[in-house]
Amino acid sequence: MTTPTLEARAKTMAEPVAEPVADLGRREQAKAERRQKIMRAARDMIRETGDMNLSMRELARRAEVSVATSYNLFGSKRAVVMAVLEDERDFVQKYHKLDVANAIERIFESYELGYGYFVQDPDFYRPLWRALLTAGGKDDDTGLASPERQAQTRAAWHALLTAAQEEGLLSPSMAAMPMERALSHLAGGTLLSWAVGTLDTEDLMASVGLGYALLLSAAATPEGRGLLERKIKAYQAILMQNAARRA
Amino acid sequence: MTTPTLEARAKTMAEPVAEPVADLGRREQAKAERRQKIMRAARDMIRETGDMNLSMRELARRAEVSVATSYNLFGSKRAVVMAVLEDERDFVQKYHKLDVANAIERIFESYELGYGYFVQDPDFYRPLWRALLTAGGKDDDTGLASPERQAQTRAAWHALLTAAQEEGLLSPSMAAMPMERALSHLAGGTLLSWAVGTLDTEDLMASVGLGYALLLSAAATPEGRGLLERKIKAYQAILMQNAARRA
DNA sequence: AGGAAAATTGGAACATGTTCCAATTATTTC
DNA sequence: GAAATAATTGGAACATGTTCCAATTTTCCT
Repeated sequence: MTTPTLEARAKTMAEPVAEPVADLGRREQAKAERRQKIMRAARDMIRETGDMNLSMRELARRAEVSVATSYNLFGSKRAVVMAVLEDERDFVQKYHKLDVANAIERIFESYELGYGYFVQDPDFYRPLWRALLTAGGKDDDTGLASPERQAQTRAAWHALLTAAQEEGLLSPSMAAMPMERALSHLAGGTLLSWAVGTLDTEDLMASVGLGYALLLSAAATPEGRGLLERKIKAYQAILMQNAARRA
Repeated sequence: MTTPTLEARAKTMAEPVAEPVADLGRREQAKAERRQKIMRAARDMIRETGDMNLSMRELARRAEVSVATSYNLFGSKRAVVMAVLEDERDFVQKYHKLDVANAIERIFESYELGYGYFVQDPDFYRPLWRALLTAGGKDDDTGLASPERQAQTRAAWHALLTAAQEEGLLSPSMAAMPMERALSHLAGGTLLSWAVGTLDTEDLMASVGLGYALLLSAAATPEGRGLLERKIKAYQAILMQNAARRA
């Protein structure tokens, strides 16, 4: 068949993106360039218009590509937006450079690192997340992250939590899995609330922080609890202060 | 003007729905009947096909109404789905019949009452929530609930929390507002996770419960904490058990 | 170089949410 | 009962995500 079918598209999408930049051959290289052009165009359009007017036709025009090409290379609008999101964040590198006192500090540094991107550039990331929610799709796959990415995140959380247990900051009787999920749901809910505009950007960071601290505090050893209580007070103060200023 | 404009539609939508069923005049009565027909059709279609194939054209056909009428009476697809959701739940009545030992128990009874609907009929409510997310809209208004409804919910939460404080179960030093939001974000995130399929129905109830218990526990007095620890253990046991069965 | 394989392209086409309109019908008002 | 008013209706129309196709271009292989 001379025409790329759905299967072919899926295969294309499944290929690892961050391949060694070696001898990909002109074909793959051209594909990568087109991918970049599309992502760049999407990025620019979001920055300019705040996600409205981000139509696939206009996107193709700006990227100087045909509409079909966007679908060949990404598969859906959602996938394009997601690619933009992941491309913007050099999270993993910075994550490994974190050097903190204990496991709990590491937890907080991690989320502050991640959410820092959003807070520092809300006019870009808010529409992006909104688009991700809206463009949500029919079938299964692209939830809010690929299965691998999800497993990866989960593993990282697991490591952080068990480390905190080994350091005697979290009680060993707390099962990691439910705590993991509670943290993840809280973060997701807060992000959603922010994305749709219910939560102000200035409150985003402290809201997640407070939630994390509260959840962890319930599972902390006396030692860990002291540390977390301080955080709770601090985040709470920030939130109250913001609320007072707005009122 | 003989044609209903956007303003007219908005006004129509803003009218209180649960008016005393008195002498509305034939006109209003006919409108109410059409509204019912549309909602009933939507309900049936969701039950039959699980939210796929819920197109406005098909909906109009099944409700024996014109497409334009659906927009006259509801304003958007999202609003139709939301109306179906709120109509299904006689929450408020049951809520006021709750009679429980203390404020914390009341909190848990409340959410179990609310989420009970979803757990008991997931094949209906899951697609419904998915539709609500997907059909998400361009402009402002219909977030996940109307402003009034949101304020109402918030007030209810506030009452529950301050009651718990007065009963000496929650520490008075905990500000109600941030706790309110943390609880709400956790619930929202958990619901989202369930709606998109990441969280199994059998885990939904216990996940929310555990999250609530953890959050509240961090702000509890020693007295309240004992109560909450028991809940934490119970919910955790349920979740671990479910996980074990699945593995 | 020359044929095979892989992608891109422009455009048509489809489904869907939504809006708009002119004609019609039903209800209220006097 | 007649004029005024409100709502519904069928259908056209628009924007958008997505798919499909036939023709063309580019790259790869030998």
